[in-house]
Amino acid sequence: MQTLSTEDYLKAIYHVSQSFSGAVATTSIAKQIGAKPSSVTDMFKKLSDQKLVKYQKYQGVSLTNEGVKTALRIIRKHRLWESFLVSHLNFNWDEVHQVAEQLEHIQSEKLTNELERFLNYPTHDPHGDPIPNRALFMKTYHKILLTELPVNKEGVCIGVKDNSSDFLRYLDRRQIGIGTPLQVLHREDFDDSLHIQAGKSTLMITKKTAENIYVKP
Amino acid sequence: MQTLSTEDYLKAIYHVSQSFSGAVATTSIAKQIGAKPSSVTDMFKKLSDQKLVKYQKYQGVSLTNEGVKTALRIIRKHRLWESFLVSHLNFNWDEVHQVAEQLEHIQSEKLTNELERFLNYPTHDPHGDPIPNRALFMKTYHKILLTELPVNKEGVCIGVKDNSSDFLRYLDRRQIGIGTPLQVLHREDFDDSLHIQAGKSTLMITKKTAENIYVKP
DNA sequence: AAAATTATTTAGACTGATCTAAATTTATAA
DNA sequence: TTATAAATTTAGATCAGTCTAAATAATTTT
Repeated sequence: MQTLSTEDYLKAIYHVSQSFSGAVATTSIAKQIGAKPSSVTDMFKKLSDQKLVKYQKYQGVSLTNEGVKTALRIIRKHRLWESFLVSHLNFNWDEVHQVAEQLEHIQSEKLTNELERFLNYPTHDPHGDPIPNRALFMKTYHKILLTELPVNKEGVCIGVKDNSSDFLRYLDRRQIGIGTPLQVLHREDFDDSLHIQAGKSTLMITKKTAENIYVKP
Repeated sequence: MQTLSTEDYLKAIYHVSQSFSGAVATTSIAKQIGAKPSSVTDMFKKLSDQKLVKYQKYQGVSLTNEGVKTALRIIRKHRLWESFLVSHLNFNWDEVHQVAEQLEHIQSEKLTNELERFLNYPTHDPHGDPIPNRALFMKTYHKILLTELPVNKEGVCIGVKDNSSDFLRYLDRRQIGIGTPLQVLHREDFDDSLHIQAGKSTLMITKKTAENIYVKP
């Protein structure tokens, strides 16, 4: 069994390795975890001893199969708990993360699997991220950024890139959430802002906003 | 905020101080926590620095008001989670303890209070122990051991003293649970065994069993 | 009341996770 | 391609929580 800390590192490595190809750098994990690079190096060695990552001095790390599995088990728990908090405990999608960070470390296979059953085997969490099933397989659907959606083509909001409370609350105020139909009406060449149709209302959003919203065409 | 470990100690001190009056001895906590007495002494000092216990060398500890509050907050979470596991996640009453030991440390007032609401403000957990409410007040009803129930007087099983899996599973097999009506039909002077009516069936139990079952007359 | 036993504390060490400061390697730019 | 900058690692320290072994205090027994 892992410690809290090794679980956090494995998850961080997984997430960083998803967004960039190649080995994961010490500094990127230091930023993600909020630790100093020297601490990260220490942990890389420990994880390497446990055969959870491949590590070569100065060359960063990559997860082994076992490392990926462990990361996915944590992500599975995290996303199931987030779903539970939103669907049954009146949490908003911007409030769940902090609590799920704690709940994801609870060790009990029975708990995880029963929670999944109780939630009726959800495939995606409240942010639109896929939930690994019992076999750690997850259904990812093809997603693009709203900036990449051609003008006048219809799409549906299926997630966000930036998970900060600020951004999520901003979207709430604009009535944009998972499942909201989105359509780009006009792209302003001058400042790259977008006029969009979101559900029943039309509104203007900046480029920065648009590139943090995932859409299924 | 407390660490995992200080929370465990506070809870242990609370429980021990409930069953014995006076200050709580180092050894009793060592046994409860599964640590060496020297470690317990160290922790007593730390808790004392934080004003969570009163501690005098060689004289044991007692919880301060703040210490009691902290202990009750943990017990509240523990018992709410146990209730949730049994009522919604198909756990048996002998399986919940280990998982609840982890869940009780999750820090989120909103989570605790919403869980309580979701469970419809339960007053007792699956073992019959009272759940402190938001104000940390708990309803204890008058309870006696089955050994103290007069012959032929009716009572209801409302809890157990021994929470070991072995004992709980034994009760399950005998179809005794929270809410089961119990009545002592005959007390055998020779070995103190009891013939009892438990729900619709009559059966024989030993003195040891009877003194681990709480009854409301 | 002294001796023996038990309980408790102290001293010193270890582990895991972190840090700072210094050294080293790799990458970048002049 | 050498100098500079950035990234990474090492060395050594700290902190929380634990341990063992030894010392001390309290309790019980004779």
